[in-house]
Amino acid sequence: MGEIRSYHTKQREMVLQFFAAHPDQCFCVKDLTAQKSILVGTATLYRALSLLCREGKLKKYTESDGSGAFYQYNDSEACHCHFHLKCLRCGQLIHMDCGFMKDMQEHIETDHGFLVDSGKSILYGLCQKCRH
Amino acid sequence: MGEIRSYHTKQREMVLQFFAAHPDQCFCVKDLTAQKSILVGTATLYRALSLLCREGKLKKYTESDGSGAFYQYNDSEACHCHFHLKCLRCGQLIHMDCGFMKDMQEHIETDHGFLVDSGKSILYGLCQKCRH
DNA sequence: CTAGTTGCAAAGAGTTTGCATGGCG
DNA sequence: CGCCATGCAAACTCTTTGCAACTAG
Repeated sequence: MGEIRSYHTKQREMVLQFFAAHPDQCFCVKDLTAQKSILVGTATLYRALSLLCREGKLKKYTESDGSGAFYQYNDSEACHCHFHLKCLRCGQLIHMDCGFMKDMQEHIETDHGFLVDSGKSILYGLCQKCRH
Repeated sequence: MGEIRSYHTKQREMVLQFFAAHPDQCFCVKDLTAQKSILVGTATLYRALSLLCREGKLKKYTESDGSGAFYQYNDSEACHCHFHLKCLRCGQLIHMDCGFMKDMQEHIETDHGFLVDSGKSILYGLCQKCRH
């Protein structure tokens, strides 16, 4: 892990605090600038998000249609070895920590020679609530 | 499937022909405009890509970092029920038609209540060649 | 004091849209 | 002939960058 030289600033603190307070939700930049608890210029916000992602404190996702990125708090180190399901309708992100997926990863590696990066792969579909 | 009213134009023909001639490759808009065999204005190109995707003749992907979309010929109807692996290094797209994935889909549906859309989900990672 | 940080505004990349002209059927 | 498509330019969205002032350590 390469060390990142950086100061501790109140702007980045505000951003991280907000994410920590909503660990189960994803936010796009627009959501964040609309927050009254985040008083940070847009450029600084982008720089903070980028830094926090590199530090592993946040996780960045991209919408399936490619229209913009969204970010979420990444508290567990376990996130490195689990998959994410994202509902196409309500946007909910589900963390799936399940042995079956480990098996799948192994299967793909041994039978198809492909090393799946679970942190960069998201399965899209419909959650329980939105299936009607 | 809703019918799409549209004329048969030589511009769309050029675009589709090009994709059909390179069924195993992905192209971004920049790639396409650089092709001498595709003489189409940028706006028309976007409109053609959008239409061809809606018709199911092309498939749209988005880079894992969210920086732009890419498109690929979608010849098999079977694509509706198989998964895609995309190499983060060389960009190769692998179609994975495998019973294991069907099982996975079923497992996620029954045990996690989530209906995975295989057409919209891509697993990212490293292919055999790029794992070194 | 020094090096990293901020905010603003400007610049970029990718994509969409308005509109007059042109082409398919 | 009617309706859809094209091409251009302008508009838009999202994100990055240059720069002078500022601040953490």
